[in-house]
Amino acid sequence: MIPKTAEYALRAVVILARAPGRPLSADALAESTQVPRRYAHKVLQALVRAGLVGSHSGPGGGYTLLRSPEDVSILDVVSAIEPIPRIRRCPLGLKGHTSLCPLHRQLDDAAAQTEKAFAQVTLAQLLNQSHSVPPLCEVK
Amino acid sequence: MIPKTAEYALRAVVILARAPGRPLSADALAESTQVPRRYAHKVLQALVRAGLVGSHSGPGGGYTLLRSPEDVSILDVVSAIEPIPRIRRCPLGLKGHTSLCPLHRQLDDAAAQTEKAFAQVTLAQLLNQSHSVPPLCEVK
DNA sequence: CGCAGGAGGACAAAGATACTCCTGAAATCT
DNA sequence: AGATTTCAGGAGTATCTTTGTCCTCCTGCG
Repeated sequence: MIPKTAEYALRAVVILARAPGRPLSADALAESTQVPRRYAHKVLQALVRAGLVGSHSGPGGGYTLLRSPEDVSILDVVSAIEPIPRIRRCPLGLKGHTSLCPLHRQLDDAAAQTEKAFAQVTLAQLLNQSHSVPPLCEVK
Repeated sequence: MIPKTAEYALRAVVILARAPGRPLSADALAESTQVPRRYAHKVLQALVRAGLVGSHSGPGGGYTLLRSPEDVSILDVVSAIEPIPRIRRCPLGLKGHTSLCPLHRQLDDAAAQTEKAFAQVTLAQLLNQSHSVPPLCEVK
């Protein structure tokens, strides 16, 4: 559904949101998110480029969430990694009306729907639902 | 969003639905759906295995839609190629509650949403919307 | 200064997906 | 039967994503 990389990014950001202020190293994040060590680096770098998280070298350094959890939606994170592909023109390249044909309209509507669903959920909301199950299933 | 192969399958099935009774060859379908010739064949074979379309060799043969357009949903076609991946257990493999954590609950909800959207639209509906734009954008 | 903990970038291997080619088999027509 | 049309299936290629390895550079601390 969404690329693995986006999943990984979401996990990382959730973990970061739970450790406000305190920087977490890529290796630490890789462990708690169960993402392959070196791949975690890559994912985090993408998040840095997108301006969602900040990085700092040296002892005591690591990654931190730059924006407040209320201001970060699932869509923000997913889009930072890879935007949800929308269908704007006819993929067949057929010239025609400005609007999509029924098939591609449906496909794009589905994309729009998930985009909207992702835009409506913030990190803060994910954390606040902890009364049921904590953010990343870490229940013994 | 959905794999390219699924897109191709949808195009093929739409074209087939517009040519009731009359079999269409893989090459003909490849052309009108703008799918690479050889690859179209592979996609069609998958649809045959799924029982959605039937095939017939020899001159005048080709592929035909087996079920009536009212009985085939977008989901049927997509699932024949590759089912929409649902999240049933915690992907981290962490043992815990029976329910998903908030993050994965959201992700799976989105999947469920598109699954539902795809299940509600039939081929017949796509064809009937032709008053606006014909099924595959073929407007000059 | 020098060291250790950290990020960052350049490859390369493994896997999945998309695509091609080649050869065989079935059905139809003459 | 033989030729032609069209499906069936497997092997091979290309490309992308995911993952792994190595080396460099930055930064805080003693």
